Amino acid sequence: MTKSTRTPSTQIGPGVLRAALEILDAEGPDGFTVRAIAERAGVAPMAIYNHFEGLNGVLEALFTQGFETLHEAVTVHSNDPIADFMQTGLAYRSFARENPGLYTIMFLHRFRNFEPSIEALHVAARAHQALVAHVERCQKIGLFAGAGANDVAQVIWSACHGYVSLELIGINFSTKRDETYALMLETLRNGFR
Amino acid sequence: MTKSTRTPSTQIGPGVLRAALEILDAEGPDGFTVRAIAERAGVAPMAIYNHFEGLNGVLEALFTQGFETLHEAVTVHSNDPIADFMQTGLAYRSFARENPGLYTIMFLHRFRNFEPSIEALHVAARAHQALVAHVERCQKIGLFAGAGANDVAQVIWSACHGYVSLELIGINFSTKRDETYALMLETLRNGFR
DNA sequence: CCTCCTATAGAACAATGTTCTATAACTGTA
DNA sequence: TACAGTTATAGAACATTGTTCTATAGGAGG
Repeated sequence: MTKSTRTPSTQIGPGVLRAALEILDAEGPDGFTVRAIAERAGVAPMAIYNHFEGLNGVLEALFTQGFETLHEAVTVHSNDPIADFMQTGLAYRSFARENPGLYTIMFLHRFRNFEPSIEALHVAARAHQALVAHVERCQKIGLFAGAGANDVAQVIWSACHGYVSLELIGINFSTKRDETYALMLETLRNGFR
Repeated sequence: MTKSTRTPSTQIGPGVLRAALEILDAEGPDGFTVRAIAERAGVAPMAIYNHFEGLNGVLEALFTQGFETLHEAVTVHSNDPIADFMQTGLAYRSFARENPGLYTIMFLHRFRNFEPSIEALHVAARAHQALVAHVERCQKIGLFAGAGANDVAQVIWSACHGYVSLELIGINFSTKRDETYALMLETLRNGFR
């Protein structure tokens, strides 16, 4: 499987990101090494320094990609804001379960020397804004009254994130996980005055 | 600050754990190295292998200590179950903010090659049981009806964990953090039918 | 005071992120 | 087609990491 021919420039970036994500999905942070990623992508280790700013550059790219993907996942828009709320909650959990590698970078692990840049955090903020917009549409029909949309969105996001993160790291004591998650969404829907 | 005299056996274990926690609180996972811990504790690096099973042994001990401390923190018991519920929620957040190092080991980082043992997970489960007991007391006076106490406790724990974890890792878009957390607790209190 | 236990210093190893160098493979242009 | 510039590659090299091993010496108990 070792390639001796060189890889075209345009394919190195995407290939590295894909390989890094595959490793993270399969092995978690432990397997996430420069040499392993390069081998999986079929490129030289140096490619990670020429095309990204080292491992941190790869992490930055995946962090951003993660919040962009999450943003898309929670972007549903029908004529029923309440149905959209439930749908968005379910989509959030699906995103986390289907993209454990991205979710790990975004929330579940502090990689050595890595801090997301201001730009990356801005992408995260825009994903949050999508939730805020959902809440505002719900508030127009009387739901989630009595609090700012931004704070309501933070509460909802917190609950969803808490549930799926405990699930992903293996500390979840509910036996009926799907039902309990739905119970949480319904509780949030009902709980705001 | 380098000690050339040897440290009494009985003081090595506690000293290593204290030093490890101080480093984790101050520098996060990046500073958590065998040599740094040993230096801070004033012992030889080998002590970490003689008194614990390497770094994983230290992590295991702190993981357990974390859930024991959390268990104590959420153990409040008055004659008012609803007040206890709110108090427990606030205590959970206080624990996380005052013990970021422990919270990191418990929830926010996957340390290399570390998986908590069955016994350690059992300690975590007992902390969860304390929450379940709270919920059961509330259910006796009519709150949190319509769902199993175990699942209700999981929902509440998820929300609290989600909020404080997003807060600790710096992805929290609420400006009034105390108020928003209180809002979340009230929403949970009101939301179950 | 002697003996045993064990904390210590230090070397050593593999694996890690990172940098540097020389070479060779591709790309575009004359 | 042939040449020149770009850049992907291999490989060595370095510091830092977890971990193991060995020899030494400090301290406690008989």
